[in-house]
Parts: sequence; structure tokens; C-alpha cells
Amino acid sequence: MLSESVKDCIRALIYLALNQDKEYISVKEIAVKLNLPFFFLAKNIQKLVKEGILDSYRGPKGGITFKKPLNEIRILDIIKSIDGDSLFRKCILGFEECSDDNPCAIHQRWVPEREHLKELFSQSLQDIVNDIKVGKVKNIKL
Amino acid sequence: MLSESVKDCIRALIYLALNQDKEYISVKEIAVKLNLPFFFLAKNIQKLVKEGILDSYRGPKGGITFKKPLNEIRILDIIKSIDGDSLFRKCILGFEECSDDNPCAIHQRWVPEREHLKELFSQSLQDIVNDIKVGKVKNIKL
DNA sequence: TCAATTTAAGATAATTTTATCTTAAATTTT
DNA sequence: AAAATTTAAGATAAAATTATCTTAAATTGA
Repeated sequence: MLSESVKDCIRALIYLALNQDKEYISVKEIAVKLNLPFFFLAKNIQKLVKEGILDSYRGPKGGITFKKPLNEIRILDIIKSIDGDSLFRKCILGFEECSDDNPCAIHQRWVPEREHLKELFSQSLQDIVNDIKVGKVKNIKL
Repeated sequence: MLSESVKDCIRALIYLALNQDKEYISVKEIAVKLNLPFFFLAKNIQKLVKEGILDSYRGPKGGITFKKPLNEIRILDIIKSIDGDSLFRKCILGFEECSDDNPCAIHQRWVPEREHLKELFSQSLQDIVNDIKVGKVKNIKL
């Protein structure tokens, strides 16, 4: 469903969102705290920097921080930046051209589900942070 | 979402379901008609034979046929046979242990969606064939 | 029986994804 | 200025997925 890269990045950004007090947080710290492979995470984080979701700063005291407010960063944006948007756009059976007029055998049942998925991932980091901070969800895994 | 193998198999089985008049249909015929790579399809079809979804018969006039009635073969069964059931069972962020008591940050929102997906794929080949034969869906791509 | 056809099984190869490493550049602290 | 820290970029490697091929076994029909 989601690639390893995306999963890592989502976790990293939730961690970052929950620790926004400091100016910059190093990728190293995130990798250690979340037990993620540093080099792999660093490479994927770079993509989010290029996409304009994160800002980065080198040197000691350097690290990454958000470039946008949390409520403007959706899980969907993270997924699109890393994996692309094919999951929310393409035919479930892989047909290049599959539409209402020219549907695959599952099209009419799949399209609403696809929209449903898109909605789910439209939750923002702010939404997630709220769930956690309000205590709606406890013993959260990061 | 779904592997190439699964997509090919679903398409192949829908084709098979729509052409059940003959006793056996060769994998070759399906591969040609659906423009699928023969060797790849043949290998994956073998798994469905082993899973008890299909029967096969060698030699000229040989091929494959269903081992169960169409209403007992769900898309879910095809997916499980080829890709496994992790999509419908595992945590969206990849945590091995993620439950209501010990959830990841997206758990509570993901679980209902996962159930929704499972329901979608619980449609049987018979359901799909009905949609097509009743003319509910036209210009279908196979 | 023999040739043709078709699945069975597994070896091999190509591609993509995931993971790791190396070097460089920027920045801070001493 | 020098040392330490951290991201940047891209090379390299490992693993998983996808694709192809080869040989064998079974079956049919001439």
C-alpha cells in the first residue's frame, strides 16, 4: 500500500510535529528515536525538502523544520511527494485508460473507495497532533 | 496496492468467468486475449491451482477451469492467494504490533478504512459477472 | 506410436525498491 | 582558523518483485 520510504517519512514528520519547540531537529535524532535507518531516512527527507514541505539547515544545531503550518501538510502530500499519486488516480487493475465511459470490470466499485482513501489521507499533521495532544489516542506508537 | 501478479490473475479469472461455456480454457488463450505475458501469468495461475481455486488439465484441449462456483470465489481470495493478506491485516505505518490498546498515530482512522477495503474486495466473481451481463456496466475492459 | 499441445516446475535474468556508504558543502563552536 | 556536526548528492549494494526461458510431464489426436 505505502512504501517503506513513505511510512518512514510519515512517522518522522509526526515526530517532528510533536517536537516543534526547538528550531531545527536533526535527521539523526529522528532516526535514533524512531529506530529508522539514518541514510535511508535522510535521502527520503531530502525529497520533502525539495517539495517545499520541509526546510533544512546544515551544520551543528542544524536539522529540519516545517516550511508550512501543520494544518497545510496532509498525509496525502507526503505520500504524493515520495510515492507519487498513482494510488489515488490509477485504475485498480492497472489499465492506463479506465474511465466511467470505458471502465474495467471493477471500476464502478473501486472509484468510490479510491475517493474514500483520498479523504482518509487528507488528514493533516495538525489533525493527528490534535488527536494525540487532546488525549483522544493514548500509548501512541511513533 | 495490488501487485502486477494479482492484477493479471483477477483479469484472467474474470475472462475465464465470462467464458465458462468451454470445459477448459488454455492459459495461452487468456494471455493472448488479455495481452498478458504468458510465462508470468502461467506461473501465477499455478498458485491459484494449488490454492484450490482453479483446476488444471494438461495436453491439447487442456487448460484451466474453476474448482468452485463463482459466487464462492471473492476477489479477496485471489489477492490473498498471490499477495497474502497483509493489506487487510497490518498496520498502515508498518508496526508489527499495532492495536486499539497500543495504536500508531493513524490506527484509529485506518482500521475502519481497512475494513471498508476488505468489504470492497469481498465481491465475488459472480457479482462482477452479473454487473457485466445485466448490462449495468458497458464497454468493459478486460 | 508419434507429433503437437498444454500445464508444471524451477532456473535465470531484468527491473525496481530498499538500504548503505562516501564525499562534499555548509555552519557552529571552540 | 580548526574541529565537530549536520545536510546534500550521488555512487554502490542488497533484496524483492517482475519477467522470461528451459525442460519435463501429461494428454490428445492423427
